[in-house]
Amino acid sequence: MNQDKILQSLVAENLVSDLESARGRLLREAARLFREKGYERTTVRDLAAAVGIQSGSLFHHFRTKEEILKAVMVETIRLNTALMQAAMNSADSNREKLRALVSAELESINGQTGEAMAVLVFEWRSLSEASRAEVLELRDIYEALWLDVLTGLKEEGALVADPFIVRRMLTGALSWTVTWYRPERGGLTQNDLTDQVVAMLGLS
Amino acid sequence: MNQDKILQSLVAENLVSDLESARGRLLREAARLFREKGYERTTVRDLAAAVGIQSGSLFHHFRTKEEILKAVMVETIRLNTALMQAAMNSADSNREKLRALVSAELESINGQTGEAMAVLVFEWRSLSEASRAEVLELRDIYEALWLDVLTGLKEEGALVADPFIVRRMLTGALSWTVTWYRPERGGLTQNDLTDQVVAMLGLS
DNA sequence: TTACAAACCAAGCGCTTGCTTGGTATTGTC
DNA sequence: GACAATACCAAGCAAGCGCTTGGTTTGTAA
Repeated sequence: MNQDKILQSLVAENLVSDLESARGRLLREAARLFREKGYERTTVRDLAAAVGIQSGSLFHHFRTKEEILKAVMVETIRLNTALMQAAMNSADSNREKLRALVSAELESINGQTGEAMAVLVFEWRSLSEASRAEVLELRDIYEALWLDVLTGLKEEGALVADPFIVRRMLTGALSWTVTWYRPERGGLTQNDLTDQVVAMLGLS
Repeated sequence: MNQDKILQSLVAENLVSDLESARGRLLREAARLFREKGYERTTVRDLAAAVGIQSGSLFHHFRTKEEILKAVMVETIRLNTALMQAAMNSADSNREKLRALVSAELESINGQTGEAMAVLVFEWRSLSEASRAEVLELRDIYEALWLDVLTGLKEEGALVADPFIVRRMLTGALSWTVTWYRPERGGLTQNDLTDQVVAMLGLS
């Protein structure tokens, strides 16, 4: 199952907005602006201008500005969880699964959903307590994928360190790539980067 | 030269504010609030209340709110650069130096200056273009320390991966610890964590 | 054509924000 | 004890913020 198919099925289930719809376009622009300027520095007037409507008209689609931020985050997690699930299913051994996860997460961070992923990393403090809990719940599903594989590797003896710690180090290292990795310039492909990460863990 | 001595000499040179002074207390409270709520969500009234003065009185010490953020960042980098310098000087081999750097950075992130370091990681987008350039310049000095050691290890053959990439992965992994590592609860000491990081790089 | 909902506009309200102002204590110095 | 300089207060201004309101246009289906 390729990436487009996964996206389409999520759209069909109403778990992710169609990029062609008004809502989808708004969320994409919101992710771009939130990443570029930060959530607080982005005004509802900025958001409206980015999609060519009046600021008041935003509130026909979302009740509050924060709801827009939450939607960006929730839909991004949903999409990436599904993508990771699929990437893992096409791998057999735990080693291969880990490589698939690293590769998929790098793709999430540096590919199409990159801007939204950056928002997820940097803007969670702007969520209300309630929204934060909701997002964290979704993230737990996502994290469980990682821990299953890392725990498996630990049991096989392929991994020495604690799976929880390794995952946390990886979270930091991988999400930080968003601040420096530019695949378009410089010879380092996403595959090379995946290799380096796997090698760093002594699992190549 | 111990940590207190280093701090004292920086204070004497007017590169870092005395924690006892009004300015120093304000910067510490600012770091706490900026980390807790984010720079944008922290108002000058919050800041003033935290040190027990009126909001207008802040502007006797700083010309703008942004200047407070910049001061938090600049002083933190200055202090930590000096601490890292010292930690490195008391190590002989490049392996030991790397361990000293990792240990010192973990201490920066999770010790006294932890709140300010988190601000440095998460709030740089709230700086004006000019301030950002100023902060980046200071950071370059700091980063040069790391690259010297990592390049040395590469030349010795102890490191396979690219020093720049390793440093960037480490930056992400180490600064991310601020979001999860709680030395006070749980058996993992800062030394244990340093061990795990060094081991992860195959340099233990 | 009619009916109705969804999508949007124009205007602006009420509040909070960073910062200014004019004046008053407090402190250090000779 | 005079006298600055420093540190602060009380009050409030102008601008920008998220969001609301009442009304108009657009799309859809009978």
